[in-house]
Amino acid sequence: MDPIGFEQHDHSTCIADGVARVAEYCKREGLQFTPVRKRVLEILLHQHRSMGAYEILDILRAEGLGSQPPVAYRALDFLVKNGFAHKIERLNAFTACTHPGENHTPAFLICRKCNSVAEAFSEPAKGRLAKTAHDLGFRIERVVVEAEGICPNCAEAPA
Amino acid sequence: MDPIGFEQHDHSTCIADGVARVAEYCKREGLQFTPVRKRVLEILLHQHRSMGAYEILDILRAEGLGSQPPVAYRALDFLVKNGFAHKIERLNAFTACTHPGENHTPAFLICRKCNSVAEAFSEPAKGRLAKTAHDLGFRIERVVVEAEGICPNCAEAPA
DNA sequence: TTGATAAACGTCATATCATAACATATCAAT
DNA sequence: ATTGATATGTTATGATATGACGTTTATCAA
Repeated sequence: MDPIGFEQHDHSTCIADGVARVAEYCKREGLQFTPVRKRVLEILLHQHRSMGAYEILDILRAEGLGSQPPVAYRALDFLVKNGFAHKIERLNAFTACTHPGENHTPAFLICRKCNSVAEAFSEPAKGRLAKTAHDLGFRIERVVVEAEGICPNCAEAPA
Repeated sequence: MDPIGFEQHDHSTCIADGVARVAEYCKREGLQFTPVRKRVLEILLHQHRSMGAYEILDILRAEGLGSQPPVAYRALDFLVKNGFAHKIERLNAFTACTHPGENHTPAFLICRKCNSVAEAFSEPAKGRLAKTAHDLGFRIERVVVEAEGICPNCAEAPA
């Protein structure tokens, strides 16, 4: 349950495990984990940072897996809709979910220097925001929490 | 200190007051509250919803105040930088600040049907997120909190 | 008041992000 | 094998945003 951004670790197993977990989940749920969707997830898992759709598309194109924007966006839509990836609104970019399967309200720590992203947990809208919403009669369905700042790696290595 | 979205009220005074308050603030701080900047703020105050840059630009263009995107973006940058407006990342759109001058960490309630936006207060990153950031050595500078859901008006009038 | 400097503006061009629409192919269930 | 749903390939276009550069306007010290 640890947030795992900003640290070194064994990517090869981390990618393989992530893909395997999602593959299993899809099988159970009757979702089609197609080659493009799988490859996009791998690409995202390979980086602990967010990637733009076109950046992903470039890789797909080089591999002959699709050359037009809808290919990337459709795969990303699938991953996001099913909780395998998240969109970082602040960056118009995407990142692999580091806690797939678990039902969670993610919060993100985004480094404004290197754009690396760590996924943390946030309490699902309680406190003041929930109270305000309740008082106004607003029904909250989803909360985006994105914290921008400086990650430990960039703090060490100043410009 | 009330959140004021989703309610009827007297726009003309609300706009005039908002503009006057900002004008005064700019004078005090030596900021140039130019015609374009003022007009963009008025346009935003006129609506209690978020507006895209190009939507604003269309109005400016019709009034002869500028016809190219940078005109709108520069005015919006100024307003956002000084806390007179906010960018809603979720919508790539902008909204007038309803508590200008007050130092605040805004949170937004965004109706996914009508795109109206209410500005609420959120506690500045305490609790679990702050703890996670601290443990990781991440220095938070700014937190975006955007809650998406259904506003009371849209809840009453179902599709 | 004038001259120097910084800030804002007008404009053109282009970069970046995202989706509509529609034809074709593949999959899942009978 | 047929059919209905889901996914893909492709073209085209829409929507959002910025770089660059020359001109104008504001600010302020001399």
